[in-house]
Amino acid sequence: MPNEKGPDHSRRKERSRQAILAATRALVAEEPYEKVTVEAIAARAGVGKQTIYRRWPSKSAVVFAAFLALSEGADGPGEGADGPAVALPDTGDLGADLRLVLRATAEEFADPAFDRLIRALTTEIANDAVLAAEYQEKLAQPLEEAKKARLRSAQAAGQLAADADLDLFLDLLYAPLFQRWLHRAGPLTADYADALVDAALRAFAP
Amino acid sequence: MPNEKGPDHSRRKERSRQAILAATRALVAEEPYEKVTVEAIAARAGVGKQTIYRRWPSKSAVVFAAFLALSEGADGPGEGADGPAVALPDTGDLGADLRLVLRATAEEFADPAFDRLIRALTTEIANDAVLAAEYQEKLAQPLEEAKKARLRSAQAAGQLAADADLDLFLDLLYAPLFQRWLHRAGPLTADYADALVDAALRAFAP
Amino acid sequence: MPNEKGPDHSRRKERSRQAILAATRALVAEEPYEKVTVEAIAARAGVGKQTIYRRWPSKSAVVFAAFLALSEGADGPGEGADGPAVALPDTGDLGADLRLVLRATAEEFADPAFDRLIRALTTEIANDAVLAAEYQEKLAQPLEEAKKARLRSAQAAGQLAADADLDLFLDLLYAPLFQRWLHRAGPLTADYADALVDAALRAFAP
Amino acid sequence: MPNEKGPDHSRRKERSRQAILAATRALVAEEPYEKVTVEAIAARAGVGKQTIYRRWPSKSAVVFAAFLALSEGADGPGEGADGPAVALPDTGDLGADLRLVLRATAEEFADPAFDRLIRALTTEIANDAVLAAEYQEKLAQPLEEAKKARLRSAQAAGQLAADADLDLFLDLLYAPLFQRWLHRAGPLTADYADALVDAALRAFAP
DNA sequence: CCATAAGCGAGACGGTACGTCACGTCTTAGA
DNA sequence: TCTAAGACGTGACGTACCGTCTCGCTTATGG
Repeated sequence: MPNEKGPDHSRRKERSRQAILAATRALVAEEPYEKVTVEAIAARAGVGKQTIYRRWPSKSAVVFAAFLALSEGADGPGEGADGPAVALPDTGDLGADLRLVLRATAEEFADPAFDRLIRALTTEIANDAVLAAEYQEKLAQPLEEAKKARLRSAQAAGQLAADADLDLFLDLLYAPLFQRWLHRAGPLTADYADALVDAALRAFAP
Repeated sequence: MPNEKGPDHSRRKERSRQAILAATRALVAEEPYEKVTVEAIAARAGVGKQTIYRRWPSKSAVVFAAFLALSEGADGPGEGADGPAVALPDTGDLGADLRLVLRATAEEFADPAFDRLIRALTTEIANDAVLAAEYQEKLAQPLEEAKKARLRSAQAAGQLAADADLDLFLDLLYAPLFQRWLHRAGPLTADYADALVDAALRAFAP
Repeated sequence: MPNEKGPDHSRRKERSRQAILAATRALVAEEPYEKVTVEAIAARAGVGKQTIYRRWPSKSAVVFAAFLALSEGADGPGEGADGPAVALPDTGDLGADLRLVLRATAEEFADPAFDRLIRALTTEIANDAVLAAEYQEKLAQPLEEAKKARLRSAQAAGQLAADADLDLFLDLLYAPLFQRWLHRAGPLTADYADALVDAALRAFAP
Repeated sequence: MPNEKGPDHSRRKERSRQAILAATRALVAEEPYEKVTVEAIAARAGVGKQTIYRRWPSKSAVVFAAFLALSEGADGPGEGADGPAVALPDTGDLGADLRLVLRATAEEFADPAFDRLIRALTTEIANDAVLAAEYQEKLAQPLEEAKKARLRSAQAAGQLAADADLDLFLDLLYAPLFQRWLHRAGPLTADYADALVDAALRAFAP
């Protein structure tokens, strides 16, 4: 019982939906963001503007959906809602694992295409409380939860204080990287990543 | 010898400049940012659009200048370029001083007018590398320097590790607050501020 | 042998056809013409747009058909193609009969609903040569023929010149009324109708 | 005291105004009317759409203005408001003069460019009472007056009944030609023009 | 007396043009 | 000389309909 009313145009719907999101990602990744107009997206997707406006209320929402779809993997309809089960490496050495992950994050931000995409997303989220809430719920929290799972494992292994505030730990770890990237306040080096990991671990040592 | 060339139209210039910046601040503080147009600024300032474009290349630059002027105090022409000598309290108790400052910062962000202003600024900076550099030079670095002065005093008093990376310390302290505010990821409470101070101090204990 | 292929769905066909034409007439009569869209007609008729496009190539054609059906009376399919036998009154006094008819025509134009309908029809005909031809054949010529029958009777009675050009006579009679109405050049009074009759009769007196 | 408020941008204004009207005339004359869009006019005139909408409320009004400007000759600003003094030929032979004029009118309608232009104008006027009134005042009445001047001269010469209703005479003369053209009811031949003149003269013989 | 296939309502689709808004430039009158 | 005022060319906005298409349901026989 997938549809509740009206005929099921899901095939066409799905095709155009994917075309729109792919076009959005492509444009955001390769053009300066002010050139990413709804008209350009429609043209690139081979779609009428109305087809975009029928589904999303604003360019922000499209950009957000484009990013969301990316994170959800294949994201076909009827897919599992519990997500693609992100998980951090767990070699038993928390410091090493975190260094690996944080270095990878730093490198990701260095990719110009990804930089443009995430910068666009950040801009839209910063100026739209509704999108911000959806971002927290659909993207940030699941990811945080995966990270906290790794931290709990470290707590059990006695590598973190038993009463450590894991949310705070993650903030200490990631926020400085994010801010440095957003404000272009300095290079996102492996050294910086390592220093962050070390400091966070010191702050919450057992 | 206040003006260097031509007749003395500097009074009118300065008056209109101030009117433009004040109008920009007022609009940014009270309207949703997409309604802050150059035309609205010009109308509010009682100024022709061209007078704005003659001085700044884009709306971003005006918004930035408006914020910059705010931080520079009265910012009359010919004022001291070395700034208004920001300084953090120094009671001798680093933890107490930092808690005070960080709680104040958190409260500042809670003011809707300031929220809109700094959000606009952040948006413009995030998408314009030139503005970002100017922001670093004119606003961020002086402020960081003032904060680091206080930290060096703490180092001398043996309240921080002698080899502590002060930039990193400040990142740990401020970035989580900034990120939480920008993404509306949680409330900016005094408790959160205190927890940040405690964690940072633990990470760089002597 | 009413239908040539497939099962006979003529009842549904006929019902929807009538619904479309009725909806078109209703809309044209009560709305400004630019609001008469194919979508509005379909909605009002409780019909899909495709059902309209399956039968007529354009809105013009629908409007024309709606008017045509009106003139053909009940216009069920298979009806007599020779029409409903329009006939002008023939009291023996040509002047009196024409005054009666022309005054009635003038009054018809004064009805706002009829005004809108005929104005829409005129607009479509004026800009579409195919419709114009169909209009001449299906509506104008039969009516002209009925009028000419009355005129021939008058000729036989010696009330019109034996060699009078009856088409021209009718043009003199009706075209000024039509033009005055179309251009809103003046009121369509009984006096004006009478003056037209008198002038035409003088021009073709025996 | 030409302008009442604000600076006088009349040079640019006038240049763009002329460009718009010329482009409109060109497009209407050479394209099917549904392709004459405001965007096409703007593009052809090398003008922004807004410049059109700033001056006229709708396409109808632009088309009308384009036609009006044509009739007013050079129509520079500040020109004589009493018009270009249209006058009919007056050889003393009313019948001959009218035949000449009516034949010329018939030929004019046969020119495809003029046909399209006047058909567009007629369509717009037929569906807009405001334009219709302006048409009567600015175009129809001055022309009628010129024609009536010639008829009064004929009355004085005893070629028309002294008490003839000259408006009615003109309606008899021109309306049949107009209607035949508008409805494409028949060819606009010289013979038809002559027949109209003869009939009208018979109707209003002295 | 169903089985079936044509026709139907609904409405999404790729488009075009609409009329509006703000951009950044240009022009003018006047202080 | 520089300003305020504001018109200009440009281009994106979000909306309305166009005419086409695809769905699943209705319906009236013909097997």
